[in-house]
Amino acid sequence: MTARRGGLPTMHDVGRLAQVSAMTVSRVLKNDPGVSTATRERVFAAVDRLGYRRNQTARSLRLGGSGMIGLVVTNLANPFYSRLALGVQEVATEYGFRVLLSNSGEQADREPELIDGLVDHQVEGLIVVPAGSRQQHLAAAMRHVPVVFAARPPAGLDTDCVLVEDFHGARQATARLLADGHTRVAFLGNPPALYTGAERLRGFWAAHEEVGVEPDNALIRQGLVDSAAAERATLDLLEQAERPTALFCTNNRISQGSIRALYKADTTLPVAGFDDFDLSDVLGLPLTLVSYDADEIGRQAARLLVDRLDHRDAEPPPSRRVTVPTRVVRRGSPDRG
Amino acid sequence: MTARRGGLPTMHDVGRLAQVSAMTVSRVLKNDPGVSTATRERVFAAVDRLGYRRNQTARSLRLGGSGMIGLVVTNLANPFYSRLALGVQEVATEYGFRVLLSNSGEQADREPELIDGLVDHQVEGLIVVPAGSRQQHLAAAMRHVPVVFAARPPAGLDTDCVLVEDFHGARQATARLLADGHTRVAFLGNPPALYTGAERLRGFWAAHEEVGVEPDNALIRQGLVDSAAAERATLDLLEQAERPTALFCTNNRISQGSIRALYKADTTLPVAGFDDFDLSDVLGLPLTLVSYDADEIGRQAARLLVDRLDHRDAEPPPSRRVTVPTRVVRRGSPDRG
DNA sequence: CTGTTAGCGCATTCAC
DNA sequence: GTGAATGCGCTAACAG
Repeated sequence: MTARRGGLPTMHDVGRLAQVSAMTVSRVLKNDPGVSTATRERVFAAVDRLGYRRNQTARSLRLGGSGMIGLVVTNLANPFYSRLALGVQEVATEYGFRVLLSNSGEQADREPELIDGLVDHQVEGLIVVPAGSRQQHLAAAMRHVPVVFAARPPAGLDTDCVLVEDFHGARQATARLLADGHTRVAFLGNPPALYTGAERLRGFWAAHEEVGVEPDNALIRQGLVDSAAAERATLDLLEQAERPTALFCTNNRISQGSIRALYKADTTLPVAGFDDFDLSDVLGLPLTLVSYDADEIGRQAARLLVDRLDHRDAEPPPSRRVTVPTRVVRRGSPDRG
Repeated sequence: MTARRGGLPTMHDVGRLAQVSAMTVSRVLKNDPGVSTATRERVFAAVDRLGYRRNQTARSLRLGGSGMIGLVVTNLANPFYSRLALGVQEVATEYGFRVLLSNSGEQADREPELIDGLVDHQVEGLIVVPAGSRQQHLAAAMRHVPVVFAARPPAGLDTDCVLVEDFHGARQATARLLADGHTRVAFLGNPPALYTGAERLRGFWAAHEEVGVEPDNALIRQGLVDSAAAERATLDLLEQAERPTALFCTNNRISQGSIRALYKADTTLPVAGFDDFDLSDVLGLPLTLVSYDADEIGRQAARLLVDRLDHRDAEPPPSRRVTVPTRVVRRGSPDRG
């Protein structure tokens, strides 16, 4: 029963059946008041009979504007980004846009073709979590459509972006550990080339400076790309002569890797980390997590984009930077609260 | 610097700059051999200068076929579905398709408009995780494009689908608990109206019959829609006079809710459940999980769809049903392996 | 109230 | 090798 390519009914088909011109069908479908009730009903009947649907591709061509926005995330398998995507979805739908989704897999070299492909498909705007620091392709895309950066800032491009309080959150969580009396806090971080990596290290460092504790470089491990790397790094730290007495992890995967390492080593250490995650409260481990609403990053990014699209003919406003707040939560307190 | 609507260069613009007709530009861009090297170079130069990109909307209209497939999932925030989406992405990209994503939020009544919208956008095919059992709108969509069902089967529609071994997996995991000597296994399930809910209960039941144990109806709780509901149901079970000695949960969220309840009640019970999840191995709780590759469901669904699209002009093959295998894994064994 | 004309940007077909 | 005409499905602008 599946229609073959090209077999779809057109407005002319509907018109023929309803004994009117295609133009009248068009009017009926757009709820144009200037159509008699009788014809209107005949048209609707024909539409139903044929299962007719307006061809959005043709409309886009005619009207200009595809009704789509493009979203590029680095890793949809990470709950952080799937929630971000969900937030984008939510607002996009609200404003009548569809979302064309791409996943760069954190491979910066694949990103340009993904972006180009989305532009080819006439997306009216883009929301991008940039995978790398080379961003000329994004500058090129900005010649065509507005681009909003999410989770990571643009490098030298003048455009909107939505970030979390990376520095502040990291500083605050680290400060909690220090306030608890720790002086040997290990830092387990993602690649420092990433904005979030750098900012969160900065926050970690600042917290130390504020209380006059010198971070021990032997306890700083960066460039951890996944949970397994974090697990190895943590096990390594635990084998050192001078062990850390607490850990700070820069994201959910790293926290999870560290926790796995502690479990395997049958050790308990206080862990602080960026990103909350499922079951963090039932691990029986004192956790200090920087929590925030990942959906909200997507929502805000979509709002910034939609706002720009709504004012396309006006003078474009200066680029804006929105920050999604973080808050530090304590999880897995010994009293099983 | 962002282009205003309608300001994008066309083939004519490129042609004018390169002093050729639009037709020649078209030829160059499709690598048609019948163009002299000199003009070819002029055209490419003009393309670069203008930042020209072919308008995929116009191409779609002309060529028939948008190069997009639609994907509708019920809950992108659930890692299960975001991984499924990732699998779809992967295969779609491989075959040159883009993915137009929608999230039904498990609201069956929103699904029809989402589907219609995707069809309007001329998606060449659809992959759907149906939210409800009313599926006439999907039958309607099938008049336009092929539809592949994922994770849940079609109800009375003749079309491809990809499922996991719901019955088998549930039976096998339950059998493990029974083999361990349990005779009072509680069942914590999602709504039985959902295919997965019904099948997994069937598997649970079958495992009991096979060893001649009568399931206790007082231990069966269905209709749990989220983690919080599962937590409450579990706490309730624990307060019964005749407690269960083990739990079977029909999905990841339910398992997590049950685990949270056990944690709060400071109790340890063996838990079996469908779906593996992060950190399942470090909970210090004996878990028996039905594990499978969620990405693979998406990949297979995309392959079935692409295959149909590749043979649109031939006689459509009969509908196929693919099953993604499950395997039972033990997690959180006492020896911390 | 309804129909005709024209063109969105591109590629197929046919000329030269 | 290259260009001109034509139409994909739809709708704004103009008839009538």
